[in-house]
Order: sequence, then structure tokens, then C-alpha cells
Amino acid sequence: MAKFDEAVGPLDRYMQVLELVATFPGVLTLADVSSLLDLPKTSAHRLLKGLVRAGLAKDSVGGRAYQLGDRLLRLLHATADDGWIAALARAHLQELTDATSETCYLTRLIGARVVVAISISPDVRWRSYVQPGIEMPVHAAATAKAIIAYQSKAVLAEATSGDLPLLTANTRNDRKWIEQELATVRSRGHATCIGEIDEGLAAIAVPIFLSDRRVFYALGMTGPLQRIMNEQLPDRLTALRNVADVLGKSLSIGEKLKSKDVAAK
Amino acid sequence: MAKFDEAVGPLDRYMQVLELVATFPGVLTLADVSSLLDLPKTSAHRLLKGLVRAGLAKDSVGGRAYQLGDRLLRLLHATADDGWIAALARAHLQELTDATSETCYLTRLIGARVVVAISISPDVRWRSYVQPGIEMPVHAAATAKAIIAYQSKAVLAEATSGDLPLLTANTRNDRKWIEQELATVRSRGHATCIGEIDEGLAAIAVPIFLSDRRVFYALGMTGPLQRIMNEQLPDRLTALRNVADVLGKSLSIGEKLKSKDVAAK
DNA sequence: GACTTTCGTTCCGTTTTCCGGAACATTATT
DNA sequence: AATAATGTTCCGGAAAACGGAACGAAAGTC
Repeated sequence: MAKFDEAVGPLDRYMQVLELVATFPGVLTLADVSSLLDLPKTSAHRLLKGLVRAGLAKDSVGGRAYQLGDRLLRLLHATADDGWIAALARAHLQELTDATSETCYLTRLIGARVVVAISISPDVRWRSYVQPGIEMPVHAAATAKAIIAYQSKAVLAEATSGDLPLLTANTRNDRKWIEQELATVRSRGHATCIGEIDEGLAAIAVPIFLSDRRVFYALGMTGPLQRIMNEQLPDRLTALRNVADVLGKSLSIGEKLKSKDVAAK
Repeated sequence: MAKFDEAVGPLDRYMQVLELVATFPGVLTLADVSSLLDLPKTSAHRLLKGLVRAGLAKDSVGGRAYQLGDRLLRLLHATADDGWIAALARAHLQELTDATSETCYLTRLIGARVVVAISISPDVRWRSYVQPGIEMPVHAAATAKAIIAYQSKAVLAEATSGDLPLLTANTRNDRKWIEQELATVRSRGHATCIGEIDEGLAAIAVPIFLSDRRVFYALGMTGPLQRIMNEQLPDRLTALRNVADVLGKSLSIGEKLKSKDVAAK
């Protein structure tokens, strides 16, 4: 069994201190940390101040106690709320929803799963809800297809490794069909879901390309089958494509990098 | 303006990488991190693996992408849910509530504020709610008095530095009175709140002493004034005291340390 | 299926930082 | 006022982090 204060990596000692601070926020003194972790107080002091400098902890009660810092909390919110991405996309999604009276949403790739980041529902009676945070079935959802179609083989393999349930009579889960469906997505530039999740519901989706042509996000629109799969379809796809292009430019990691570089000079 | 990749502390580079991982969970490759942070790929590699070893990040899609690790999520939940403390105390609080049919709750000191950690309400019509997470007024709440009475002057000063609103006709906020009230708490071992927050509500509370006599937590019971301030009071205080002693032993940092030491040998 | 490119990993000498004992400064306690 | 405890700075020896170069392992290409 590993000794408690044996660090398993360069960060481990910091993390042990931070865990202590998290467990007893705002009440632990330097001496406590020192004795609990069996560290020389000099080292405990250095570690604590290191955490404070990095924004992971902060002084409390005039430097005689420590609590979790803002940076750590920001880190949590970054994943939970999708941070700046949500802020960027929300206005665009609202516009799309207002123009079409259908539910529009943004999904993102996390690992090999596709989850809903933001969703805006129209203010009409007959609408479908898309719950932020839920995972989209890779073999059925339009937004999932739109993203997975542009991923590496490794991601595709992992995404289709589990059970792929047949949700309706229209759902297909044979790997051969999926590959072909994804090829179709790539060739025509958008994905569809025609009653593959719910009998009467359809969805269309387009991938959002970053500047290096990679795809982490997709934009989707869903509603009753006959309201989606009709003569308005081409116009709506164009609208989605336009928004996706705008978002692609903003979301692009390349752009983000560039702004950082400019700021650095 | 500070250059982006200029580390302000030993942890800063790690944090920058971690923030990137948090923003694009499960999709960033080593090469991305390297180019975005303008690091040699060797360094990016070392930093990422360091994060993984420390449990702050973890491999995704077979080591070709990274996402937030379990340790970080545990850390963030530790403060939000009160972790093991909540698990420990909940059963005891339930017993107290069942026996008395009053709302019982555990509060904790965070910095110089006292907040509700867990609260159990009885299953009767006429009950008072205590919302977990809310802050207790230091000059009025029984649990707050029970904790603040045993803090250092620095904490007391910070706790009473802001506005202390007069919530009812019974509330007092002159510093002189507060000091005297806290002295009373210390001498008789429990705190009361007699209509100082809501006209008809009273509360009693006892501090939970850790093995080194410090106080971070308090146990409280609240209900309509006439149901609290009657001949049952002594028995209920005894019941609270007993539970507080049990929890004190379990919560004690000393105990926690000891168990770690045992595990280490 | 062989080739090319890209990505992730290991190696290792140099450099930088960390480590923690001792002394110092600063606040509570008697 | 004296004493004890806590937080902070100093600094030489020790131990890492650092990153260029070279090496394996995939993905994409023909």
C-alpha cells in the first residue's frame, strides 16, 4: 500500500493539499496542513502559496486559512456550461428557432460521445424537447451522424463499440449500414434522422467545421416528420449551413490561438 | 500584458493545459495542446501525462485525446456536496428528526461564514424549512452562534464586519451584545435563537468539537417557538449534545489523520 | 499493400526549480 | 510584558523539469 504522502507525480503533493482545502474550506491553517500531510511547515507553506498563485486556492480570513480559488470553479463551469461556446451560439440558435419555429440545438463531441450543449425550443404547442446534457445515439441522431462522419477510425470504433439499440422500426444498427450512412453524410454535407429515434420525429443536422476542417460540433433542427421533410428542407439546410459557417469561424481553435498570439505581442 | 505561456507559478503551465482540456473535453490531441500553448511537443506530452498521473485528466479514445479526470471531479464535488461529512451526519440527523418531529440540520464554517450543509425536515404539516447552502446570519442564528463562539478573534471580526440586519424585533446587532451572547454560548455549551430570524420560530444548537477542541460544525434544531422553548428543551439539548459528540469523534481531523497513518503502515 | 506523413513516445545532457532545515517576523495567549 | 505559537524568508544541496533529437506507431495516400 502506498504511503499517503508519497507523491505519484509532480502534481500529487499539490493535489493532496488541495483536497484537504476542499474538504475543510476556509478553516485549515498552515499548521493543520503541515501536520495532516506530515510535511515540514516550510513545504506546506510553499505548496499552499503555490496553489494560491495558480488561482486554485485563495486566502481566507486574512491569510490564516485557505479555500478553493476561482480558477478551479471556473474550470468546473467550463465543462458544465460549455462556457464561451454557449454564449456564442445561443443568439444564433435563437434566430434559427424564431425563423423556423422548430427546435434548434448545438451538440458537441466529448470523447467518442455526442452530447447536447444548447437547445432552443420554439414557443409553439407542438414541439419536441431536446434536453441539454443528454447523449445522442450515434447510429440514429442527425447531429451525432454529422459529427461522427468526420472523426478518425479510432473514434468511430469506440463510438459504435457499445450497444446500439433499435429505438424504432426505422432504426438500423448494422455497422455496414452505418458506414454507408456516414459516407452519405460526408458526400452531401448534412445528416438526417427520419423517425429513427421517435416514430413521428425527424431531424436534420450539419457539421461545424473548424479552420483545420475538423468537426467537434454540429447544428441540428428537429420537429414532426411532415414539418421537416417537405419542400422547405433545402432552405432550412441552407440556413443551418450559414450559421454553421459563422460558428465555425468563431469556434475555431485556430482563431482562438491567433487572438492569443496577438495578445502576447 | 502578460504573455500567455508565461507561467506565474509552478502549477500554472499545468493549469493552462487543464483549462484547454476542460474547454474541449475528449477531442484535443497532444499536437493541439502543443500548438495552442506554443509548447514543444515533448513538454506538452510531459504536462499531459503529469495531469493524467495526478488524476486531473484522463485518456480518452485510446490515449489520443484527453478529458477531465475523476480526481478533479471529486474535488469539485467535495465542496458542493460536503462529501463524506454529509454521508456521516445524515443518518444521525434523520434519527433526531424522527425522534423530535422538528427540522434538524448541520451547519459548517466556511471562511468566516456559516452555511447549511444538510437539513432534514420532519414529515408533519407545520414545519420550517432550512435550505442547504444558504448562509446563516451570524448574529441571529443558533448554529452560527454555536460555531462563531469558538473561533479566533480574526474570524469573529470578519464575520461581524458586514451589515448585520435586524430581521425581527428580537434581533440585536450591537457588537457588545454579540460578544456577551457568544460568551453565554461558551459557558452553557449551547446556543439559542428565540424569534431572532422569524417572529414565531426558535432554534437551539450545539457546537461539534473536534478532538483538538476546535469547532467547524454545529448541529441545530428549529421549529415554532412554543414547540421548542418548553419543558422538552433539556432533553432535546441532551440528544443534540450526544449526537454532536459522536459526530465530533467521526469528523475529527485527528481521527482522519490517524486512519491515514494506519493505512500507511 | 508499400509509401509518406503525421502523431505519440523515449532518451538524455543541461538547466532550472524544488526541497526543507534554520533563523526571522508576526500574531495570539498568559 | 513575557511566552508560545504561527506565518514567512533565506539559502545550499538535491532532484526535478526542460526540450532537442531520435525512435516507434498510426493515419492517410497512391
